[in-house]
Amino acid sequence: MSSVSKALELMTFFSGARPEIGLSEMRRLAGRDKATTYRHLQALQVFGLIEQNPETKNYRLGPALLQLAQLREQTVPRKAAARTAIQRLAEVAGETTHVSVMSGNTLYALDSCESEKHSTRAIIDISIFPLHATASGLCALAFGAPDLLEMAQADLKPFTASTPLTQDALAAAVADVRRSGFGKSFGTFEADIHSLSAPLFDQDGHFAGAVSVASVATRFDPALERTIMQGLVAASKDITKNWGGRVPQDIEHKWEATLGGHTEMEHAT
Amino acid sequence: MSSVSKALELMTFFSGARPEIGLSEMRRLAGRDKATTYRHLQALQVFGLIEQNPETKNYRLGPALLQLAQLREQTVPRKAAARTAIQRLAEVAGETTHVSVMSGNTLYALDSCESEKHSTRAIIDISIFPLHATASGLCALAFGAPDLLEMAQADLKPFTASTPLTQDALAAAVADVRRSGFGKSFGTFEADIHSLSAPLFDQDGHFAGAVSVASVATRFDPALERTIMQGLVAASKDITKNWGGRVPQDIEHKWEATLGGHTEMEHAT
DNA sequence: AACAATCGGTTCACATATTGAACCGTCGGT
DNA sequence: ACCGACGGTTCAATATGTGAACCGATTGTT
Repeated sequence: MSSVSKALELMTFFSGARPEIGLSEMRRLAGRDKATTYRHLQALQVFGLIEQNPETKNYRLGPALLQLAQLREQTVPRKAAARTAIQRLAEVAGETTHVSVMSGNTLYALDSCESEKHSTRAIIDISIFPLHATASGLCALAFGAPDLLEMAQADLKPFTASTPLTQDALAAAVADVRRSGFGKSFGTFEADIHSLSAPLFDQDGHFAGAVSVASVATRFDPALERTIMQGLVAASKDITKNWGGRVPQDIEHKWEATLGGHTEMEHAT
Repeated sequence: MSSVSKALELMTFFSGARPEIGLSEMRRLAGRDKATTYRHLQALQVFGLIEQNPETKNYRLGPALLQLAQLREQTVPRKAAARTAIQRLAEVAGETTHVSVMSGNTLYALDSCESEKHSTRAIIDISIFPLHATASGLCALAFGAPDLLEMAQADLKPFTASTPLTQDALAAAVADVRRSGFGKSFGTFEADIHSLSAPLFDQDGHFAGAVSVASVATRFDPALERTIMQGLVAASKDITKNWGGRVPQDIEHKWEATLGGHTEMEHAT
């Protein structure tokens, strides 16, 4: 592992639940020496990627990230292009929605949107989607590069009692996604969350990301499932178009077949 | 220079004008070996900080930045807190405004807002403000940590014919800022831009950043200068308050003295 | 169609930059 | 006055990063 990677890894320990981290805690999280950790933090700090809370001496994410993110969005405006679609989807589904993008072998959370309809709702607080345990991840395995499946099968981390733990169980789940055109995660990542997702595609018809709805399990029923699937199809077509991509014919056919083939799925501009 | 720093430096070469960079060009910009550059880019890519445009093989900023920036803003919501203030300021001044934050020895651009009033306007396209050549930077030198001035005097990079190039010239400019309470940059960073800025403070009354107005030189006159200064005072008080800081008494007195002492500067909530 | 010039990417011997145990001084609690 | 945990620093040992040379692919030129 390069020292660059070791340094960058430190940034991944920050989260909504742990927004500030002291040197000793960081050392423990990274499992590295204190001196090493310290120098890495210094290097990150010089570039403004992290900064120190002057009161507590704890480290936290830095102001340079805002700059860089702005430039990223300016270069590849995928977030802005997806936002309206997931807002609309959140409204019709009455549940939390989110979009993710595939970059290399990793599926990154891009944006999420909570619905105001119910007081209980799913909260998306992950930045990288485990491929074997989430609806969006299954879409990646089903429609993304073939080697992703092997990689995922080699690292079947359990999250709940329902998480697929064998290569066969995962392969079966992926086969179902390939057949239906929808990713399904019934409590495989968080116990009481049922998720459905649809793939997004680039201009070559390759998998580019996923749009997804995470609903509270106790609310989930066949009627809601159908509503969500219809919304997902519209959202996927919309976002894919706005990203300059195109949904492959066979995927559209799968969606139609799964939904019964006679739904009205025109979507607004 | 640590290899971590060398790798991170690569990210700084991206800009609005140069959003994608190929390996060879990056190697030239960084002045390092191709193999080294390549491995650094790989390391950054693994973490999603950059990604490759699959068509051109060029590198560009990656999706992980959006995640991290979101988390940063969640942890330290300074951008959101400043936005309304700079929007209002842009409106009353009819010019482009921006806010910057001090982190370590660096002044980072945080956000900017363009006014719709005129068709010609200043564009803020820098991420780090040179301390000796910008109005915001002079505020940092005048009201920030004392050693900043020494550091700046050791590196007086010329940007225009007006950029202060001697230690004395810079010291004089800083003295004027200390006296008036306003940073002034009349063409020292870009030839036809006149900027005015006011400092922002943290809860200990230490310098925390600056708010600034960049106006097109040909429009600049004493009346506009006065309008901008009044707006800056209101914006600085507002943002400082929203950041949980407080403006020191003596700064407020300097502003009053500079403006003539009898202006109405109440600001809305 | 052969050529030269670049491109992105890879290899391997060499040495330079990274590492971690041990060490400070400081702080808050007992 | 003691203790433990904190952030930060030092220095010998060596793991790690480095760059010249190389590869195959692509592009524009003659």
